Amino acid sequence: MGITKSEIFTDQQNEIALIAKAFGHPARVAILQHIFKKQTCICGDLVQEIGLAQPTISQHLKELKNLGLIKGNVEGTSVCYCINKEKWDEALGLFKQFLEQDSDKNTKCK
Amino acid sequence: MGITKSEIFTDQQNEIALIAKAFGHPARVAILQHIFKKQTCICGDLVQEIGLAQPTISQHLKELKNLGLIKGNVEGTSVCYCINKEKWDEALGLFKQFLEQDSDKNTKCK
DNA sequence: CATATTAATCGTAATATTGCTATGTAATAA
DNA sequence: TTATTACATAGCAATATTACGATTAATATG
Repeated sequence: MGITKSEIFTDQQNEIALIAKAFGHPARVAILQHIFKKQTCICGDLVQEIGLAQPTISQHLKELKNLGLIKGNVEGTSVCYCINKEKWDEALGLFKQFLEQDSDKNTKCK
Repeated sequence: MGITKSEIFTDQQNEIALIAKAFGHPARVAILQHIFKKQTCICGDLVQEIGLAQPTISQHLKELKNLGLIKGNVEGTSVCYCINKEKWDEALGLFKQFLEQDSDKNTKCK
C-alpha cells in the first residue's frame, strides 16, 4: 500500500532507515558535501552548484532540515545552512554500529 | 517528474545515494541485521522474524541482492542469503568518508 | 513607497515504492 | 506421479518522491 509499517520495527531500525532515506538522493548527498566543503553557511549558490531548479533544492533542504541534519538561519534576504553537529554525530554513530559488524563471520555460505 | 537526474551528479554521489536508498527502509535494515546476527545463511525465517508477507520480504531481498549487498545460493528447496563482504566493505568505506568529515569546522553559522 | 532579491510554498505531472493476493516454479517427499 | 515446501514473480492499489513553473513572503535598496 505504499506505506511503510514502521510499527513493527525497532526505534533504531526506523532511525537508521530515516537517515538513510535522507542520504538516498544524490542531490542531498551533494548538498551536504557542499555545506561541509564550504565550511560556512551557504544559501542560493547551491542552486548554481547543483543543476536543479530553486524550488527543488529548497525542497531537499527542507527535508534535511526537518530531519535535523542541517540548520538554517535567515540573514537578510538569504538563508544560511550548516550541519547540525549533534544530529550528524548521532547519524555517524548509528551507521558505524550498523556497518561495522564483523563481516568475516559471514562466510558460512559461499 | 518523479525521476532522479543522476547524470548531473558524480559517480560517488550516486553510489552513496543508491546504497543509502537500500538502507532507507526498516525492513531491509532488519534483514541485514538478522543476517549478520545469525552469522549463517538464513532463508524463510526472515518472514517469521519480521512481520511482513513472504512476497514482500522476497522483494526486499531482491533489491539487496541486485545492489550486491547480499548473495543468495539455493540449498535444496530453500535459499540461503549472506552478506557480500566486498560490497559491504565498499559501502563501509563510502559512508565513512562521507560521514566522517570534520563537523567542528562547521560552526560558523549558529 | 516601489522594486529587486532570495527563498519558501502551492499545485501538478511523472514516476517510484511498499505491500498484498494470487499464481508460478523448482526441488524434495510420499 | 502427486503433494508439499520454499521462494519468486505478476499484477494491483495506495501512497511517496522528484522536479518544475507559478506564486507568495520577507527583507533590502533606490
